[in-house]
Amino acid sequence: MAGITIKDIASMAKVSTGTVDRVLHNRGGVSIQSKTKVEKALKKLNYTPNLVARGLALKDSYKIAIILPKFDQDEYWKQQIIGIKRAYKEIQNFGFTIKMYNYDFLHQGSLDAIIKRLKRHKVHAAIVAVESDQESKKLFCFLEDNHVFYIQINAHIERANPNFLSFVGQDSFQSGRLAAMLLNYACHINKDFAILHMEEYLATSPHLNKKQSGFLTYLEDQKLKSKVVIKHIQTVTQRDELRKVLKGILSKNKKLGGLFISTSRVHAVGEILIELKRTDIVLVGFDLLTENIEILKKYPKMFIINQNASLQGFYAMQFLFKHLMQNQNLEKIKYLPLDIVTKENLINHLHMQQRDKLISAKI
Amino acid sequence: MAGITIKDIASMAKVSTGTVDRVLHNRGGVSIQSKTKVEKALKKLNYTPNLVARGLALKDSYKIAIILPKFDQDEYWKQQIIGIKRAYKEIQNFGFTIKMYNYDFLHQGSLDAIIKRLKRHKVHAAIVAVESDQESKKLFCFLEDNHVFYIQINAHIERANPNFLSFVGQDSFQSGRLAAMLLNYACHINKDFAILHMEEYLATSPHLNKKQSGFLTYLEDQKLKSKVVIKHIQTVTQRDELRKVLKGILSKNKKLGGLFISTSRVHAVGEILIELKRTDIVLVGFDLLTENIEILKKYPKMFIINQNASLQGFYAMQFLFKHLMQNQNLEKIKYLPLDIVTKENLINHLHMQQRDKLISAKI
DNA sequence: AACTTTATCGTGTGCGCACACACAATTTTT
DNA sequence: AAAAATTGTGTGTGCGCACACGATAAAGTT
Repeated sequence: MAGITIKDIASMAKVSTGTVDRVLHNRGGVSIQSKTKVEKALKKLNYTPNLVARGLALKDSYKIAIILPKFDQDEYWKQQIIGIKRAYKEIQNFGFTIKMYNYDFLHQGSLDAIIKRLKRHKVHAAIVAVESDQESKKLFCFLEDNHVFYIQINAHIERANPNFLSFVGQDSFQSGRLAAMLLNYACHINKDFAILHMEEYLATSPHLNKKQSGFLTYLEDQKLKSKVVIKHIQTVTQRDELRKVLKGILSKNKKLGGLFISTSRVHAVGEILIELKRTDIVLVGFDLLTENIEILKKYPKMFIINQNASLQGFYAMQFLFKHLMQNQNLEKIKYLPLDIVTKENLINHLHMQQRDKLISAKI
Repeated sequence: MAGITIKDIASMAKVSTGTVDRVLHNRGGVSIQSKTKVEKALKKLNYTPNLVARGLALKDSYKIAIILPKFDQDEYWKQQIIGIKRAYKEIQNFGFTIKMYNYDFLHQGSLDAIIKRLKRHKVHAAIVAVESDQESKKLFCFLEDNHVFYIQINAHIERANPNFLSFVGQDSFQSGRLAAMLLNYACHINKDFAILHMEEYLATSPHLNKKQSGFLTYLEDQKLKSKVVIKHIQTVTQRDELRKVLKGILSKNKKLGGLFISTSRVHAVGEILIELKRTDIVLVGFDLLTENIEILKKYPKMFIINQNASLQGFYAMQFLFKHLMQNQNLEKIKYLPLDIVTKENLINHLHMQQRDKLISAKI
């Protein structure tokens, strides 16, 4: 099955390996007769290129740009980079090189500077994480004009662009549904809920809205007559403020059974509920951050929906590899699996995180 | 960082590439002076071999034996093979070849025949799935004597063998704990449970026992005063028999809230409960088989703990690769993640299965 | 002194591919 | 008709590595 080389093709088609190569890569300069002969042989022997040899021959000929917001501190973006590097390690010997481009999330014109640098560096493909605004349009136009294929991560911006390959990201709607289901299963008597959006930047609100509508849709589908209180909290670092809000919700809603925190700030809520001795409330939040792991161990009934951010970067790189080197057709949308983490199965997920960290440290 | 080759090492140590190669592979025939010089250079430049080039140079020099029971029909074993093939596809160009060896689970002496074939074929490494009995001991001795490294999957047989690399498999105890937790969360009023072991072959009972003790341990830890009925059903294909058992359990235990089926036969239980109009009972079972997917969609409250059998084979192959080609130290035990699948997040897991099937079809 | 043996080390080749270059055959231009 | 441009093909090289083979020098043997 395997082991067919261009030599085999050449000898079957009675041409040289050079001609086979020209046909394979559409380099032109081949007569119609030779071309058809080669193509027949390719089909007959079911030729697939040896990627190992190709990678060796190519040697640093695929430059990939990674375009991310400049959030050095943020664990979420750190994990993206970990995943990207993990995939990169697997494919770097195949002739790939990556280059990071970080833009300032808040500073206008920051993306313009990136575009200038991209022009100089002549990249072949890109992984892009931008929000849907005026600036990003420029970037996509640039990529289009320069025939740079790209994968979007994090935010999916609809755009009829022939160079757009895939969106890799989380299914916010489904994760909201899942959260509602978990609360419904875990809350026995009190079936009223609250949704807390804890996020300082409004830019991420599309995600949060999708989570919210997923949550509400589930309750409707199940025909549950639950009351749902919805709050948006922008002052995420101020503990007192949060305590006040929580107290308010608890006192006004006597039948409250669960809280859905649509971001990764669930640990703050958990700590306050322990203070207030209201750990009867079931919690659902996102992301296996260090703080969330700690609270998950302590808090009686709590679920973390883990989006495994590192997988997002990992899949994005892997998709590029598949496209550039294997001519594989990619799914236009790739949703990450939604892992449900509790005290009981936490250890398995920690193992996987550990591995990621080890790998990224080595790079 | 990367891009250091043996040439660089050779020129820094002022020896030839041949000598560097001899040091790298402990081939001997190198003076102490040269060896230390080379080793210094290796450390200083932080050399890592280019696996792509190595794979090209090696060309079919790693023969790997896959030793599995002959269960062509069983979906579980099919998935193992899918995972193995998926990993194989990723590494086949690196000079690996695999060969399947299927033994008859029930037939005495079947493993002996395998050993004879292994002797002829001169394999370098193996992935082994055997139960702990007399026969398997012979196999392990053979592997040991012939310096064949091996990974165990499915069943972990303790053995002080220098050629044993890793066990890759499921954490049965934890999966039992997880099942108990799910039932505890999902059952609101009736906190009595039943455990059903539905399995014709007694050989797999060590797994089932571990699941059972994990289940019971959780209940103890939580100080729940639940009654737990335990039944072992060997006549798994006879629907009437099963109906009788279920009816018996239901009539005798009025406070029954959930059923834990320790195998993949949960679909049969679900169908009967629908017939009996007792879908108030919460179900927990294993494995995303086609039948289980169907019942999962229909049944009101049900969890599938998915062990992702294909991952088991996948990791096993990947471990061999890491060991043989990257000299990486392997974890002695690698547990698979326990995915919790419900109606709501089913779609994500189906995507992954789909991908696996596509890949395996191509091979 | 003329050998053989042994330890140590360098060189060369090929893995399969991409690509540059050389050269021949053919067509177009002068 | 000769010169120039174009097209079609074959050959050669290198990517980094593993490994066979041969070369060299030192040590041992007759």
